[in-house]
Amino acid sequence: MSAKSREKNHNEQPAAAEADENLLIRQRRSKAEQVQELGYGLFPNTFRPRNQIKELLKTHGRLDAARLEAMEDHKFALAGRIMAIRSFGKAAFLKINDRSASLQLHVQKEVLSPREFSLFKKLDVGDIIGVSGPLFRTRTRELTLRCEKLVLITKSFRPLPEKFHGLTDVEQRYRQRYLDLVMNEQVREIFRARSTIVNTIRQFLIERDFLEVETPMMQVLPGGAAAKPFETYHNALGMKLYLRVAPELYLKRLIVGGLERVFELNRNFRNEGISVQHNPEFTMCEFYQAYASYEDLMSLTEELFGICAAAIKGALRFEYQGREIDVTPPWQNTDFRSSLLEVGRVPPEVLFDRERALNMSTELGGVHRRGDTLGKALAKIFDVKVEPLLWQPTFVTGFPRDISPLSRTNDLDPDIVDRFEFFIAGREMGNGFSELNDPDDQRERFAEQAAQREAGDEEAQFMDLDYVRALEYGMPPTAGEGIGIDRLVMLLTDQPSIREVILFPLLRPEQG
RNA sequence: GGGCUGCUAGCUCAACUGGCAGAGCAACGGACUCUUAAUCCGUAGGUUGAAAGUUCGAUUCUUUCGCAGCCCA
Repeated sequence: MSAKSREKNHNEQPAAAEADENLLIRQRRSKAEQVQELGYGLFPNTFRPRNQIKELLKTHGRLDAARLEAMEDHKFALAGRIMAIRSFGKAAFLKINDRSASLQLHVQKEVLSPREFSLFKKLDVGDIIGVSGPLFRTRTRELTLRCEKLVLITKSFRPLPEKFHGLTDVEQRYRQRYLDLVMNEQVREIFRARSTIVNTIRQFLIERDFLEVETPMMQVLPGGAAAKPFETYHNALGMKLYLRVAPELYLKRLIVGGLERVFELNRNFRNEGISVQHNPEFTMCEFYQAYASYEDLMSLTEELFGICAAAIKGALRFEYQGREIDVTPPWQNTDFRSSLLEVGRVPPEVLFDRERALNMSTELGGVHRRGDTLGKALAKIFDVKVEPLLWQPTFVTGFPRDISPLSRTNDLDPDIVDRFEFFIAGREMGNGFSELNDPDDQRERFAEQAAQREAGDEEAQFMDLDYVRALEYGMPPTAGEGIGIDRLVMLLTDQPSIREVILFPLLRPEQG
């Protein structure tokens, strides 16, 4: 089967499901035929807009009626989707959207050729058209383009949602994101902001001499984070592969290789539940800097978040879900254990007593196996009792060694590592640490992880002997960090759910 | 995984305690050359998410299932 016919088959599925098409679609198809009878194509690819609406608003948005009239011979050519038609028989006002903004058009019988006016009469809201003509101001002073030429560029067979309420059904918005984007300017704005944030971060790192790299998303050994991986299969090689849960171990191999400063900004995949904070595929920015410590990255993080906030909000203080956030440095800074005591009000005797900690964690809903460590229990307690209360930007340091198998052991306290996580609006936004570069220590940590995996912990990490071998060649002291991009976008666009900042969040297939 | 809520026309929503399934917008026909959710007159549009049950009768009650949202885990 050729690619074309496969594609066709695929397209036929939804069409077949509605063999007797509804009235609105039949009407549009019949109008389309009438357009063709006038000699127009339905999908010509010849019109080239010379202007963008936003640019016209910028250059002409402040000119008064008289100034515009004096510029009658300045003609503009726009393309866009018809969002509204207010018709008066021999004249009409339309609203069209292009990617930049929306503009009102004025269509008049006496201005267009008879054939073009007949075409206009057969247009529907949702059709994409090309127009050209001068700008003028209506009696209500609205900047409007007088249509001297009009062409249909793309026929729309399906009716758009209602103009006033638009599309609000959450399920349909996610399933048919294209419609959501057509109808909801705020949604378009979120994804523009997302792009700005990603670009800002990329530029920030490149300015600091980080090299952008791409490492495998399909891995033989998934590593770099405590998470259940997705499995897949390579037919020709006959082997199981995993989608990565993190790029970490590959990026540090590049530090061994002498690249010294690297970053990767792309997707990770974790086989876990879905919530307002979790999507199975999500975007991380991980970066690694040789000759730096986790403390250096804490300052870098404050700076980066400030720049992102300025880029989107124009300020370091802004509201998230009705409460103020202030990302002005220096951020609050606390220690893992003291945050449990002071923020989480956890009784002190729990902190060093594995049994008590496991009991408390279980009471809070944690699910534990017999071999689980004190650190693991405390981490669960932290998630429930502390994390939701960390509203203002807060660094937490002093994490237990046994839940940080890739972090450098602290020089003074062997039970903790040189690591921080940071939290804003009650959510973990990122995680960084001084990297463990002692290969023997790393081998030991992997062995502990492997033992936990043996004991049934599906999130424990695999032994990665090549990674240990890389460390044996020598990795300079390095600090690394991962920032959850989706959550950062949520924060800066004031969105309560991660699905609002992911174009196509994962959903079960629609059926029935 | 558990709890709660929702699913009715293309979209946004009604329909009391079980009694003929409705409105607005969109659409179609007509009038209308400065509208802003244009206005006016008229018309059409439904497998009430799916299946089963109770009932003379189910959008409404019950069960199972599907999808989604929120909360908890």
